[in-house]
Amino acid sequence: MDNLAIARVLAEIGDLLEIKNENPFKIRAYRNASETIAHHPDRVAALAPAERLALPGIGKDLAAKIGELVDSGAIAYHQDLLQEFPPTILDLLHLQGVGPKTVALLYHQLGIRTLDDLEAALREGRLRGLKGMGAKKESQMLRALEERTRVAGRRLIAEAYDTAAALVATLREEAPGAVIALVGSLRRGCETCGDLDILAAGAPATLMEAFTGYRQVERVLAHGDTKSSVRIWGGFQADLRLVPGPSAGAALQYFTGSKAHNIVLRDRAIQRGFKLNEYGLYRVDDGALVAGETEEAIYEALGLALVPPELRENRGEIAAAEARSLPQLIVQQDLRGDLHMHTTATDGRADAWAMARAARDSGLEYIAITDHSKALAMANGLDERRALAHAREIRALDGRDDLGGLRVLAGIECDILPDGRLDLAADCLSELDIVIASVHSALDQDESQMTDRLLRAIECPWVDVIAHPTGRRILRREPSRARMDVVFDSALAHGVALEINCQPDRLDLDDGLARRARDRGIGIVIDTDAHSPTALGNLRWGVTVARRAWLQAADVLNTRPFDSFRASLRRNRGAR
DNA sequence: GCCGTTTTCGGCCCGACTGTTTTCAGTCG
Repeated sequence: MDNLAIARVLAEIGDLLEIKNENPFKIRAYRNASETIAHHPDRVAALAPAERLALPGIGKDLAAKIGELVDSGAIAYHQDLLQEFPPTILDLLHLQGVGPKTVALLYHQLGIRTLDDLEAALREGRLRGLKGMGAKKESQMLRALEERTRVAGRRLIAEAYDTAAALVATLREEAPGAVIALVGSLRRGCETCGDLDILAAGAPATLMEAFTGYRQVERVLAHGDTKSSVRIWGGFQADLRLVPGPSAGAALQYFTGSKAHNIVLRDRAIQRGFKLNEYGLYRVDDGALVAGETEEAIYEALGLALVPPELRENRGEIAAAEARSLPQLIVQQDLRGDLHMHTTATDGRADAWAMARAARDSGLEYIAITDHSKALAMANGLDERRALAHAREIRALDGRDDLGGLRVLAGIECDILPDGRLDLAADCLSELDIVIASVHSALDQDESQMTDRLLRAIECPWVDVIAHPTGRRILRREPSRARMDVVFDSALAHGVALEINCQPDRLDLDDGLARRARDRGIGIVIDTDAHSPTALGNLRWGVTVARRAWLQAADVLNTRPFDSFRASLRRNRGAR
């Protein structure tokens, strides 16, 4: 049982308890535990009971319930709740504007248990007369039902960012003197995003009209003096909050989150005799303002160094900020090379020269061209003969004047076949400058097959890097079932580096795995896997993952100067 | 249900907007 499966059951218990109108703090306990487990780097199912008990927010009771779930596949308490409420009732809870109280009311008064039930009841006017149900509520629910499928779920950060950046640019034109910033999960650099949170500090009240009147707005969901929500064409919800200029820092902090980070911070404020909200940090005694204009001042007043937004997840950053031991996070300018990209030789859109030129123009000092191998027939993958001929052409680009002296390595992205063999012969791989190996097929292998497959690839002496190690596609495909802790051990022993792939729907390794790999001492590379010159711009998303993984420049091999990077490759270290 | 530099009991983060209300409950972030 993987962490997400455990987390889902605990979250479901939380939802059901909420419908049941249970103690809100008990509900929070289940949700906290769910979050903790979803983000835990190790398989919680494989932990000893005492180790589970040591996890934050997991006490005797929850540890026992998790044990029950892992051992028997179910939690009796959960099953009992599902006797009381049908599981389909949870779909209702996720409708916009419908919360636990409404769900309970609908269920108890009208026996509504599914979305279809609700729609039928609405159309028959059966909600009228229920407490708190008026005409507007009725049409709000009907609209939520219609929109449910279209706007359901989350979106990739890259997609959200473009939409948000355009909106922010428009608002800045409206209020040039104000602080206008993206906040929320986008500012923290989360891989997906549910809505676009925007903050304006010190802006005139007319900015709100500019926001609700933005040309891309499909519908205004809420419209107040300090807070409004709109639906953007294409399905995003955007929220704008207006605060006074002197509250800029407090509001930035508050709305950036995460919720877990903020709860800890506010608790810390209370312990020190303060109160923290989106307007400032106040002394409880006399209500005096202590800090508010900058985030840094707020953290300082709480005895903390400023925590970078990407780390605000309550995963150890508070303790590090207190000890003044926060990492100096990597920035995009630290990267000197990109070791994974494709050309027209296989499924890329541009030839090697054009990719090299674009890389040079973006400021890189070196690249590796790594087209696909023959197993990827669909992509016109290279066999040994073509791979070596391609390599000769690529090497002819190395250091050329019209490429500004860019160093160009001839490599390959070699498929790892289902049995773990490499797709190309060793005497071909040995001729290349760099080999990255990756899995593109048979992604549904079981745990032992996929683990053995990766181990066997790592044992091949000519493999330098494993690309997109888990094979996940965000929002579309789960990570492979490989036991990553075992894969990490082997990668470390053999000197193989692991990739953070920058394609916005891969971001693989993810932040949690990348952090753990680094902690083990494994070399990390950040690569675009670009199939076109513009895709080289995706480097920023990989850097974002690296920052969320607490990585510093020194942890990432392609921040090194070319000669040093090259010497760090497994084939050049005599590590085989 | 968790947790402890005041604690093993009694706390647990905070505020805005909407709709249906005549002072507030529900929802959301």
